[in-house]
Amino acid sequence: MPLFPIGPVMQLTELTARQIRYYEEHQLISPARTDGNRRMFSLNDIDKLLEVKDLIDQGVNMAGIKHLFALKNQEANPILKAEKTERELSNDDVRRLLRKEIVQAGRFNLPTSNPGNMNRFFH
DNA sequence: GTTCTGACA
DNA sequence: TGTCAGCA
Repeated sequence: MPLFPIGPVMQLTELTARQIRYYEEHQLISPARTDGNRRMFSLNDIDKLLEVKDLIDQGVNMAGIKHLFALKNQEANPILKAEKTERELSNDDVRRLLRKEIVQAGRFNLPTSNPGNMNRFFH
């Protein structure tokens, strides 16, 4: 359901074309293409971009956003959710493991002056 | 006029 | 990320 090109999307999301294209490279969105290879964004794409905007504003980098999106998708996917249940992992277990992994790898570029930010993503 | 890819600082 | 080049 392709709606509008990158111009309007830039205004709606307050993101630069550079950022939007970068997020596409990292598969955070998958806008359709016109015959002339122009990107056409769906409502879904714009919704995701707004979420990304929010996280970026809070200091989360690509890796962090990918993790959070993956977590969210897992919650929404019946099959994955079922697999998780089979392993008897609660949502809190998943969050604990994710936080541990991310903290160790230092994949979040949160400012040291504001370390409390991280808790908001996992609490 | 608008968007695209690639590339550099 | 910003920005510039060279196309379409």
